[in-house]
Amino acid sequence: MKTSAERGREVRRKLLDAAADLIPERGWTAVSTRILAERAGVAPGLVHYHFPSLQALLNEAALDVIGRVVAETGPLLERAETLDDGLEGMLGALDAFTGSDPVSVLFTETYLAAARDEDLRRELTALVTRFRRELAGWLRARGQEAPEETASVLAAALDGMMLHRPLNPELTSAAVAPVLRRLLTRPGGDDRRAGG
Amino acid sequence: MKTSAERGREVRRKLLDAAADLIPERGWTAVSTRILAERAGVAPGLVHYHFPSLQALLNEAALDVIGRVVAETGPLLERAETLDDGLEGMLGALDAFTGSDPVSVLFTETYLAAARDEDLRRELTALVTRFRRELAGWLRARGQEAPEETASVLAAALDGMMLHRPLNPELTSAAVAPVLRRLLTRPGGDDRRAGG
DNA sequence: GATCGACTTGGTCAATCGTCCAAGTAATAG
DNA sequence: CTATTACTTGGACGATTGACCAAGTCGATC
Repeated sequence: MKTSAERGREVRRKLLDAAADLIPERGWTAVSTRILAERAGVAPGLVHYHFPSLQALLNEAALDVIGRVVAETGPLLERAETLDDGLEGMLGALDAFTGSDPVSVLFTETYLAAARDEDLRRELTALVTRFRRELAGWLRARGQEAPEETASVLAAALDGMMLHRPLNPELTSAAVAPVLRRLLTRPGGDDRRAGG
Repeated sequence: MKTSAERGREVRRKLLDAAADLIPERGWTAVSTRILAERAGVAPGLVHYHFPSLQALLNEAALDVIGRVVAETGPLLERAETLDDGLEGMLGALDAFTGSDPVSVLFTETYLAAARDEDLRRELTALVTRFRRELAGWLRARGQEAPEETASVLAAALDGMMLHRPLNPELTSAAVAPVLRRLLTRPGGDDRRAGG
């Protein structure tokens, strides 16, 4: 038999999970309390018991998912020895995101919602900054020229690819890998393959 | 004295302009017929007289704006002699888009809406494909290696920058220009400045 | 067994939603 | 002057919205 508190946490979690499904499915501003409760399999009134507002629920759900993806990237990078290996690894991870899958769309929906919600923007900026810093540190440790600027461009390019993929069948990892590899260079080095 | 037809076209135009304002402002799914009519300064019933549905109005408004931006890019590229000059020009044009301005947000909102509307997706794909082809043709004419793939990555990177700019103050044209310039190379050439 | 507090239920509230339409205006064609 | 046509008005329709709440359930504590 579960305690009330345990069941409460479970309901909270179910609502957050349902939100993570529904935001990509219907769009941020089209997720309603009732649809949310129905998807989570709980009563409608629970939304405003566990969360101060619908917006607060959506913010927490989105930041949860994005935070999890960011947290997974660090270890993935550390496993790679060279710049080329790291790029390979990131593109491999990107293959899981077709641009139409829920996580890709959730990312973009959250970027947009952040333009209209100051709290969300502040927390999202913190997550994106952490990702960029990790990437820049990894690049610098491997001799990459202008690591901060390269990390900024690389992070933007990866999200841009998620945005374009559903509209551009040519945008496969295999096709873009040779192009993105040109971004990776070492100071003074003339070779375009910096990872060797 | 204006004819009925002239006034009708004017109302249609006012509705499309109001939609182009409101989609970025409130989000695609949060634009309502009444808000739209109020912003356009016309009666609510006119929305469904001039358009079959609210969605059709939003689609047309968004594709109008995006089509206009795409149409402006061709001439801008043609003016540039070298690869470096062209990149410079594109980054200059990108400076008009802070990522928070209405046009930037409208782009992203439309990408997302296209994931949920087949008609919109088809027409948006056509526009993006045209932009990519123009860019690829321009790159090829100036000796760029793998022009199609480079154009795909460049187009995605530019949209990605629009997405990241509000969250990343370091993402200025000046900071990213040297990094993006690495993307431009000629076959067999070892120099990273291909435009000279 | 009584009391407490956390959690849940099912519903109300005013406001807004997309769509549709009957009636009205006014410029044009016969 | 009389249709005819295009455009406009203001409101009606049922459905849905975010927020809120009184009443009820139930395990934990004394």
